[in-house]
Amino acid sequence: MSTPPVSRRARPAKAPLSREVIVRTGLDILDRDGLDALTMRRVAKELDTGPASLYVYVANRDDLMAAMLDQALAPVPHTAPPAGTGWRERLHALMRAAIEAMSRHEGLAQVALGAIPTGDNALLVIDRMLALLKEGGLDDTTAAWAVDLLYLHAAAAAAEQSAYDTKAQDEQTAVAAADAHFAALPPDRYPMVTALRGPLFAPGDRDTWGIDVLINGILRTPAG
Amino acid sequence: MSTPPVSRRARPAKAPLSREVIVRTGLDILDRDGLDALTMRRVAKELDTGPASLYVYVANRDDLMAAMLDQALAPVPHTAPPAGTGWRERLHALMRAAIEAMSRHEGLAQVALGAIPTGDNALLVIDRMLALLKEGGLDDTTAAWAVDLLYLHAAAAAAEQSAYDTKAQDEQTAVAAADAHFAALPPDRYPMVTALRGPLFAPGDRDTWGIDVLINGILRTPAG
DNA sequence: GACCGAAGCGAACAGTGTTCGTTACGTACA
DNA sequence: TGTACGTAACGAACACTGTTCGCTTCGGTC
Repeated sequence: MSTPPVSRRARPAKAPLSREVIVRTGLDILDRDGLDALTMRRVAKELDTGPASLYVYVANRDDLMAAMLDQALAPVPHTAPPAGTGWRERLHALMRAAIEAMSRHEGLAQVALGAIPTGDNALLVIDRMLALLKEGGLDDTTAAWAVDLLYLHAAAAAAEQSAYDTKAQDEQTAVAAADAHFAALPPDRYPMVTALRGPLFAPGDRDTWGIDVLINGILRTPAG
Repeated sequence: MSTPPVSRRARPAKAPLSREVIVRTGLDILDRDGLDALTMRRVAKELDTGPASLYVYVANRDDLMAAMLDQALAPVPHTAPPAGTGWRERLHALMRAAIEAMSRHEGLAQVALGAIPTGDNALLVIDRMLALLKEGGLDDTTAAWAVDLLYLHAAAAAAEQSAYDTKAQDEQTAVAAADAHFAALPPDRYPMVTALRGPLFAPGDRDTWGIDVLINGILRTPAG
């Protein structure tokens, strides 16, 4: 009528909508501007369309975030294991890669904590873990329970890390603030916390240690 | 003017606003109607007031949820330990109590994953944990790192459990759905997952086992 | 009896996820 | 060549959300 009949896709080479391009755009926004900026409207605007158009490819925001999580996990199963090493070192590397991948995108790890993993790449990670645990000689039940525990830990460690990375400008600041808060605590009410404030806030490779604790514990704790 | 000058608090024995009553009301709503129902407007309505009034006692929604978490943790430090038992059993009981307390209220455990604990009751829990770990003969650094790991696990385990409790009507249904999904997976792509589907979905006391794994691992993995 | 700090609150702002009904398109077929 | 069709895309709207501003009203103090 009043508007001239221009093609909807008149602009040069505008990529068509698809689930994958939506997921990728979501990850872009998440990395660039954080979790609060990840709205359906923002994703739509980035793709030069309206929010309603996204719902053809994505059931809702939760579905989008689940897909983003799986996309983020994609490189993990293909992490090159340190050559010529045993199952323990390879499992360790896999765990580190999973934590790293999830913690790199704010808020995605929380998604993993809320649902049994069913995504393609999450299942591949779990499959690799199971293979390594079996290689380590564990019986089926212990291996099954262990992979649950390991995956849970990976998600939790990533959630914690990404929260500190983004909420405060850097982890240093957040820890320093908490340290100061602990310093002001009454020792009669919190004797151990105040006494051990030094070690509690001392730097150190806790991620590596945590994974070692889990593997050592799993090896010495048969299920059932 | 037009409205008669009735006392704002004319109704019989209406409780005055306070941080504590707001927190308690929030927990009530959370337990009764779930996380989605926990809005500032809903809390205000329950207290027969407007949303603006809450901000005198609560900085924002996150602050409210943090306070709710700490309130939920209140009974944990006072869990009666099984009489005449060693530090290991008491630590185990403390962990179970913490997981239980956090998982009883949907979404609260996620709060614990996002911040270094500074609440009164959370710190008491941590203090108890540290005391028990020291009683177990651990050095200061290992005890400090261990309490980090234990608290993280408690929050994660609670988050996972409460998600399953509420998203599906009950855990049984959610697990059954995931089991069916796993059954349809191609074995050539996920050999271990499909092979171990039985043990993966078999029932069993994984919470207890998980805590045992952590304690065993901590005892055999000195920090640093 | 006048005053005053603060608690309480009505209304509004700037957004949110999601759905409805309609439009415009590429394709398949006559 | 012309037309019908399934569906992707979309504009507008709905029913909310957290939070803030500035006004009103209260209880307690000089």
